[in-house]
Amino acid sequence: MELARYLVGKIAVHDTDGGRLSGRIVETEAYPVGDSAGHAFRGETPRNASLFLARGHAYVRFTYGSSFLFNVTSEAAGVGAGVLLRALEPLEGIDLMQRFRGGARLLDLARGPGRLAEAMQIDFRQDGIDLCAPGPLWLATSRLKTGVIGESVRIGLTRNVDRKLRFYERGNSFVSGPRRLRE
DNA sequence: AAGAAGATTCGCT
DNA sequence: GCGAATCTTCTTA
Repeated sequence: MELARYLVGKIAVHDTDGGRLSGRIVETEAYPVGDSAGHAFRGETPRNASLFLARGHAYVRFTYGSSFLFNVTSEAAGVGAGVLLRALEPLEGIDLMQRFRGGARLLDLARGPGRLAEAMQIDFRQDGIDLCAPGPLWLATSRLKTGVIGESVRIGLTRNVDRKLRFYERGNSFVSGPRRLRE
């Protein structure tokens, strides 16, 4: 949960064969230990194994038949908790992202977790890699100033809906969700 | 082995 | 703004 707040304003970078893709994280959601909405809630399975890695690893999940979800693990090894990256403000490789996203408008390139993963070319190949170690995919701090961070309930869940575990940069147009959840 | 649910997206009204 | 599409993964028989 602290990590979720910390990640807002940081930069996600992915070096692909086609070039570098990067974007500023503007929206996250925390899925802490014991959260019944979290993918780790029912214990470790082959698919969520990387969620039980130490803090700072990637956990990639496929859902709803067409979307990848990109998470960062948040706890010690064996615990099982993470932070979902829900939206990015594209910085580098925007032309590439537009190609992957079928020519979507700049605003819609990475506004939403599934879109973000598609724009950043995140899939199972990135599952389980260490985001703090040198490699094709990592997280970086930014010189850019981070705005005021707001918090709200999480989006799109059917369980544990009431907890305020979503963090976002207030007023940023690249944040997903209805307007009242962006201000 | 089959069924149900899901951290979504897109298109149409 | 609403409803359908889509398929992976877990649960239950």
